[in-house]
Amino acid sequence: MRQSRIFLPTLKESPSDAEVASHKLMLRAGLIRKVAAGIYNLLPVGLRVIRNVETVVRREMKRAGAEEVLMPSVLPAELWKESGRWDFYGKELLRLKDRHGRDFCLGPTHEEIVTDMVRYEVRSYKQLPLNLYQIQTKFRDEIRPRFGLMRGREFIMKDAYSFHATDECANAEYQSMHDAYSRIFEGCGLEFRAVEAEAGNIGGSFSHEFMVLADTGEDAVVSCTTCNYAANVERAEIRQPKDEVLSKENLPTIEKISTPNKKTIEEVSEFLGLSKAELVKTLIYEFKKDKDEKGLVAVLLRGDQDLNEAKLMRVLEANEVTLATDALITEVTNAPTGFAGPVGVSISVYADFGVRELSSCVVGGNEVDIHLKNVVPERDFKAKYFDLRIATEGDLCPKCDGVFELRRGIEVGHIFKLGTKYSESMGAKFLDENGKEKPMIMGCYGIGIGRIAAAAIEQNHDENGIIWPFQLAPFKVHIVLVNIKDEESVRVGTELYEAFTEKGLEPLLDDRKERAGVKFNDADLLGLPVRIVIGPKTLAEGSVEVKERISKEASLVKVKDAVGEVLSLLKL
RNA sequence: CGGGGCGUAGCGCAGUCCGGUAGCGCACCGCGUUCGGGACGCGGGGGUCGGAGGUUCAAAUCCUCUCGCCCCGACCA
Repeated sequence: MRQSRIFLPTLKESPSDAEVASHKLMLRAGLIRKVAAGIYNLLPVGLRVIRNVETVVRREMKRAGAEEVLMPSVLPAELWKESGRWDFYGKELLRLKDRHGRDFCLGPTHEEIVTDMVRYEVRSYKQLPLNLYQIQTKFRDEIRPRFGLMRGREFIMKDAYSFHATDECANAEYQSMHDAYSRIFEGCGLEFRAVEAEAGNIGGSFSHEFMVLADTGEDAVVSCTTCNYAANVERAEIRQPKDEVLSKENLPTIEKISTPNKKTIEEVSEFLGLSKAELVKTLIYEFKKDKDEKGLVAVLLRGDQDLNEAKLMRVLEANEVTLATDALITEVTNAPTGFAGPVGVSISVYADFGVRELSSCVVGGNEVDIHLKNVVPERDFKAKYFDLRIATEGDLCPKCDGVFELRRGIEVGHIFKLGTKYSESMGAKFLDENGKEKPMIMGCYGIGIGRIAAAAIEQNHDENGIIWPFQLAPFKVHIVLVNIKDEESVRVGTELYEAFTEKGLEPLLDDRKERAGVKFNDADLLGLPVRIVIGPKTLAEGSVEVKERISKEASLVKVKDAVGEVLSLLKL
């Protein structure tokens, strides 16, 4: 492609609403432009990158035996009502009505529609297993879209769905997808980690996320420093220290202390001159189980630790947990928010293991402006103890003797063992070899295509611009003509351009009427793997300059050796 | 949805407090010089100041409403 003709608008300054490197660079290098919050145009060069990601994904999906389909992006509400998610999915589901007033939504994911597609056609175990995937535009009306393609509302996703007759078969497919995903992210030149994850809205029995490690990642993951256990902090289990028999003898008795208007952990710890770990916070939670069964619990955590709501939900076997309203808290504790405590409350008390490790602590007094000190767990209140907190640096690994380290990651892929959640609710059944009707066992496997591109930039850039991994690079070789008025330069440039094209290497020829400095800066911004500079200065000796984007040094190479040199640099 | 902030030329911003000819840098167009790391000179084009109402002789500026965008939080494949 000739740069004088391509639609590639680069920017010297980044628009003020871009925060992270990938977003800024995608705008500056002319890959994307914003249309609305979380909605982008993909410009030619941006599209090329997306296509390259898709190529890697298709190659590995094919290799893993999956078949490509394409489902619609506008979906009828009835399917969503059938699975129960029409009411459950919340505002993230963008709902619309057609001219007849019928309900539709823009597809945020396609479990319902794919299950619907398969249930009418598959009758027998002989037709299973199946793995169908698509690469398609999704829409999720995110509360807060941000960071460009990293968290858009409209985005391109590869989503695959598998159907199986047996659990073993489904598990094998899960593993096969796990392997395929690893090859995909390797194929995209990314440093990543597969971690155990929460299944969230999609549901299912277990799941893994594929995280590209980057400081700007939105997710936190812990990984064990000694074994290979790694998990999203939302998921990570924490091993409890050995039960030491804490002496509960000879401890001072409870004492009421006045803490006027000191409500938060920060305020109380500062006021009393105690560390946060010596305080215990009491959260009043409302929970819902199936069939409108509701209840309230008090949840205790050490002041320096945070609740993991997913763990609480599991312990309570609840579908939904929400922090109680101020009014409810007052009703239950007889005190305004900020003074709740476990001593003498009427509702059941669930506590994180971390609380039991304290010999005594400070808690809310269930009375205005009062806290209690010298409160001894077990002696002064009863609670059921569980692992309820969010894992963090230094927590103990559940699989070995190690401890966790904390890293940030960008979730680029997520695989789920769904089980029969959708096949049961939607009646996707088959006859097994004994003629017995059973629900299909399902899995689903997603990859954020645009997010991979963004993650690749997060992981591979410097102060001058992008440094594309070879596989994703929109062009592979950048041929820069320093002076387009020099006929010899143009001749050699064109010759090399044709030679690379013949090798299938997709060169970009900078034949613009610009000064050299402008071209060099644009080349660094755009970040193609190899740059060849052609100008009268080196051409006088029959040489051109060859430089990899990652390296600082350029080398002079004879014109006739240029193609070979580039191929060897790229290890092709 | 709660808290904070911002909408002025394609991009980055000043002007708003204190009403009185709409500005600066980059980008763009023309001419000339320059030409291997974001050149310089001269000349030029481009704005319903997010929108609607109001106050006023006069509104980018003051008042009311509204729309959009960004950040933090809660939430989320």
